[in-house]
Amino acid sequence: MTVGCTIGQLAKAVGVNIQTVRYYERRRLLGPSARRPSGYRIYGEDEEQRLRFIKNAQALGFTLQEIAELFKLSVTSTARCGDVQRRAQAKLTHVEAKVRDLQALARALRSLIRDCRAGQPTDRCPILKSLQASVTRTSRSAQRQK
Amino acid sequence: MTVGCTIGQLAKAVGVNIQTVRYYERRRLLGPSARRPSGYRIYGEDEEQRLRFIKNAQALGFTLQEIAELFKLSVTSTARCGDVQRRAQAKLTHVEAKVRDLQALARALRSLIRDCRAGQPTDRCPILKSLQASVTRTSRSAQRQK
DNA sequence: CTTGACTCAGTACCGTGGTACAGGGTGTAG
DNA sequence: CTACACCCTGTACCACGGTACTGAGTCAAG
Repeated sequence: MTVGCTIGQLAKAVGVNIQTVRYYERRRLLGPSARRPSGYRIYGEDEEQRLRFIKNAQALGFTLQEIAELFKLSVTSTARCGDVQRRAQAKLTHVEAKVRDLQALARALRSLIRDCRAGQPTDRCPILKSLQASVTRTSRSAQRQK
Repeated sequence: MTVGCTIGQLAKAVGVNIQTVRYYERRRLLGPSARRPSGYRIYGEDEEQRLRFIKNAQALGFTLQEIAELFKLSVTSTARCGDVQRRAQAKLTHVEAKVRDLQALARALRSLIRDCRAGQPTDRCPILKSLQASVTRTSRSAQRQK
């Protein structure tokens, strides 16, 4: 079982560019389990899993740097699950804040679109007039037009 | 009022590197309202407002490219309000999609964190185990779009 | 044995979003 | 008038996450 596959087979199995696999190797994220005498990389089940891990973690918003740290945690025997949990929590907090901000922006856009009477020249368009102020809620002072 | 400030004063006021302001100028995002005879850039309230807008929009996950498009809405004098409305709607759709992606991401992170018993060694950590399995049942494009 | 697909190492290049010089000119306070 | 901080243009460089190209070697089918 698990005779081992080439880099091309691995890449295809996970849906990744071959160059990307080699790039991850340079980043010390994923190496072949062995090499053939010819130098060909050999990958097994573990490596495929690891590659999927990388892709999944990326989809969750982790950078390659952070993923490398996650790997370091799972290798270090002294590390506890709590370390991983904390990192995930930090990432979650960041994501939640981003969601709130985007929802505020969406609300602003929706109300602007609702107020807009199509057909007027842009210099009377209520969307444009309030575009800057709506997002820049930090500075209250400038409401004048140019 | 609005005597106009130099690039250094503008940068400091908004908390941005001077080089960054000039970079935005190259990207046609933000130009000085005028120049002194010596060539010194002069910025007013509007420009400061615009710079804050850029920073806020960036914090919301918009690329400089997208921010430029937002600005184009307010610059095109031939455009009609309906035009603007349509593009704002497109932007809103984009924002809403992003919100959904991030919410899915947050849900995934939350469920991972919830399942995690903080005292366990990392080789039993459910977060790490889940990352190895398939977490990808939700969005593909949480981070990298465009 | 040949052919074609695959792999190797090394290097260059891409877009994004900046940041850092270099070698000048300018503005102003003392 | 002289410092000294600031500004100018231009170009180079950085990290990130890849992607592409080159020229050579390898593998398996026919």
